[in-house]
Amino acid sequence: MPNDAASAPVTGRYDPQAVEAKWRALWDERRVFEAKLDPSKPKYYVLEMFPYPSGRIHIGHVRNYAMGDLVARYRRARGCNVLHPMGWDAFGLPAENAAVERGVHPAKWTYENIAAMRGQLKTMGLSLDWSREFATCDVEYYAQQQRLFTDMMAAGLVYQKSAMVNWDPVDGTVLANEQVIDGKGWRSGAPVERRELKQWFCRITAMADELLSAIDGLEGWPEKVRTMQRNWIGRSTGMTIRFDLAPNELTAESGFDVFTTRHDTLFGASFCALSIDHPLVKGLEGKVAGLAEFAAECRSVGTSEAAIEQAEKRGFDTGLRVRHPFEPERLLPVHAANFVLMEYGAGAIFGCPAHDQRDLDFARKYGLPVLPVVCPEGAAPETFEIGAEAYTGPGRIVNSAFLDGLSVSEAKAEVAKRLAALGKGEERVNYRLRDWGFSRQRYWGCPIPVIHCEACGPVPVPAADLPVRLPEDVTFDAPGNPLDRHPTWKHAPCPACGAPARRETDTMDTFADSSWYFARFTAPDCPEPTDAAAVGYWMNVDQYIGGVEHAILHLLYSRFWARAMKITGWLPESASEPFNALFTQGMVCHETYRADGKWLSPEEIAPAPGGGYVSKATGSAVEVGPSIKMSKSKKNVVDPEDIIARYGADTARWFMLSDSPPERDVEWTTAGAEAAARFLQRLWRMADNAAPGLPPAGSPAPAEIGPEATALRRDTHRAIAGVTQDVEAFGFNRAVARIYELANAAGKGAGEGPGAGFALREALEALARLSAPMVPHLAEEMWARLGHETILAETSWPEAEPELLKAEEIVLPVQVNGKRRGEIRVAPGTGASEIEAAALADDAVARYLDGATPRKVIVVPGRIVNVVL
RNA sequence: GCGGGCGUGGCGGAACGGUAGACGCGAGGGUCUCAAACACCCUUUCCGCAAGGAGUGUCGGUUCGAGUCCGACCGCCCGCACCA
Repeated sequence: MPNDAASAPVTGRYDPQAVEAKWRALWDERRVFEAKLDPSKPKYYVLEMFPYPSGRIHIGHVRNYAMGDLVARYRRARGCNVLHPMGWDAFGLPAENAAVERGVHPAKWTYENIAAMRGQLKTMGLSLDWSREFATCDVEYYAQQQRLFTDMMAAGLVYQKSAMVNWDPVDGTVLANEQVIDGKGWRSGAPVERRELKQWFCRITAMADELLSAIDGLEGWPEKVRTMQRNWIGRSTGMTIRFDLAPNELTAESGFDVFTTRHDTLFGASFCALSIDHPLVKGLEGKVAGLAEFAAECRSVGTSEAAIEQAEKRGFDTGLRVRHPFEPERLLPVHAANFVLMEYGAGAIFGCPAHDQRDLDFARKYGLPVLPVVCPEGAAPETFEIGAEAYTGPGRIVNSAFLDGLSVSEAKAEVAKRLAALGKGEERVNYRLRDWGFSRQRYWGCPIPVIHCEACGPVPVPAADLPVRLPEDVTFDAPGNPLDRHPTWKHAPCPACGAPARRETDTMDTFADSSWYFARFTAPDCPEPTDAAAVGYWMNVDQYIGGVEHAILHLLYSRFWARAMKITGWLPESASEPFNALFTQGMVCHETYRADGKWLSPEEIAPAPGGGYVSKATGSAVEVGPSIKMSKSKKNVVDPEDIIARYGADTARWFMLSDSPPERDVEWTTAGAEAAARFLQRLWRMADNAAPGLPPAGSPAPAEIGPEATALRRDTHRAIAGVTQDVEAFGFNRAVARIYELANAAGKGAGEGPGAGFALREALEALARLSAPMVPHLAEEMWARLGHETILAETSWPEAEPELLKAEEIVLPVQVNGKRRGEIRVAPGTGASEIEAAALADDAVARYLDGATPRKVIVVPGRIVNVVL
């Protein structure tokens, strides 16, 4: 580029608003991003987790979609047939809350929000196929979901049962276990109550083993998410053991089962403990004085993390005694205990205090025997004692009759064998995972397509009668479920016998909606849930991108649902794991500001003369807090709409991809946004200034290219190779850095020698093409300014020329004893002995060598020389 | 408690076991301007005028060579959690 100021024309500034709108209109008009099934091309399905239509996009969406769009545009340029759809996760409670608070119908509220957010998203210039857009509250969508439900019901994958459920008293609905965080509702934050209700469940536990083992094959998923899913499923192998009750007056039961993973320690048992919710305990409540009070007291202690940590292990001796399975004459006390969970295992345990810390705490408190039965290697069995800490390590079995001398695992096998022979126990695999309770007593969800008949029981609504539409005339002026209150809606004849019957008024958990939308995108207008050809071609999702907060719930449910759809014939076997690769992006954070005891938004502060900030309203000094996740309560939010209006979409996108690795949190700063905007201006100005002096677009390489031009060409091709590699590896911040480097190199120009214009054009074109997936509008504008009539979104990705990736001369650092002392310059391909000689001849090295002969010289070709003295 | 991850300049962060700090922010200096804005150029890990030295949480190990690998510890973050 000509450096002298005189030849640089005075030009206007790049105007993002006008330019961005222009290119978006052109992409739309030419339907560049509409995906067509085309078996002759390799397909690539990029999906970002679809948004909830809250009404406004937030900066986290911008980051998520900037990444997804980068991947989509890159793959398109690489010749893939890209599917990149967008939709709305549109059912859910906020719409009903809006109805209650503002008297607006949930549908109206939702669709207006969708319209607003669609408008905002469109200004981002994403390469989305909007022709496939749908919302999960569209009857066309939930009708198909009802079809899936009835098929799953027929396949035994959903069922109804009466169960203790997590009841959110604020939202007035049931929550799945997964939606209870620290004993509180995930949405309302209210302490969850326990209630017994008849509920619909998905039989996800039937697939627990498969869902667990298949995690090994999810190589494109973050290890963190895989681990979280493994832990959530929580497989443990152990056995159930039957304990017989000694004769008593209290119960007619003959005994109970416990679950254990430490049956090797059975001889160390000194008590049994039952959950306060165990049927046996409940049966005793009226008969054993004080038991009911004890149970009530335990229930009143919250299930929050803090409460659990502080709650001491408490028990209540029921007076019952059980016989030890191997030593019937030995009687163990049976306690009701607050630390035994009814939901896990058998709701009952045997306590071996010597080898379980909880049992030990309990035994010490209630004066129960502590008998060591596992002796660590090297300790003497006669003197080995348990103090304040249980021993949970390996060792030899002692004090255990026929088990003495065995290892822990040998003892387990022996106990299992003998108990099985006695009919008192069997090996069992236990999971932490429970069946997915997905009934919700809400209006704004997918109606469960079932009719309850006195005679026939729950009958699925036949496919021909679907959909079961949500009634529109509902009221939100009373608590509870509007569907249940509706005067007529729930009355329907039984599909089986025709008798008057009652519609199910529960709706599905909204996680059902998001469990298969990715499959629906492949054929959104299909009159059945899926189209075999479309799912066959487009599935799986090649790259899924979203927040790590969905690492368990959404992703586990989707994995289950995909298998259910395979079983019911709506997905091929190959789509059982629907997401080939998953990327979880970090959050967007911002500093917090506080003055006069109130949180202030970034717009409410101004820089203070002496540094720091003051409140615009009051002039008070602002206390700057750490950068944390943007939240309305802390007011540390920036509105993407404002950012885009001010700087343009490309700036917001570029900044979201810069600096921080995509999986890590990124801090939004005004300085960073301005720097991004400045750089984009600079890119455009470089193209604009240089364009008139360049050889025409498409000119062949000149016969002679001088050294300066060649140097720039090397930079260009190194950038092409580097950006390609970084984009493939999700190193978007590194890719951005390489584009800066190339811009810096191009800014220095290619001199005036032969081939300078060619090299500069090549560099500028590379800048446009490499940055196109990140800042598509600006890139198109540069491309056009450089004289191209084609559309960059339809242009292929640049290829690096291998010849130009090879350095002309290599600078090799020379170390002496591992410390860098000098450097030598050699031609590529110089032999090791020649390099060694050059290194030893180097002045600095010679100084350290001081005439001595080195013990060893290590030459790593192309890398380094190390002289060892 | 269990599981996973991470500790690098003033800041965000780069670095196939091979020149630590790419790139950006911030800061300092300069050019242009009547002045400013914009833009451009230079400097910027620390100590030192310099030569030089030190340096990737701490301690040790492996290696010709360690931010990177191994062990122990310290600190921070995330997930799960009375799971038998």
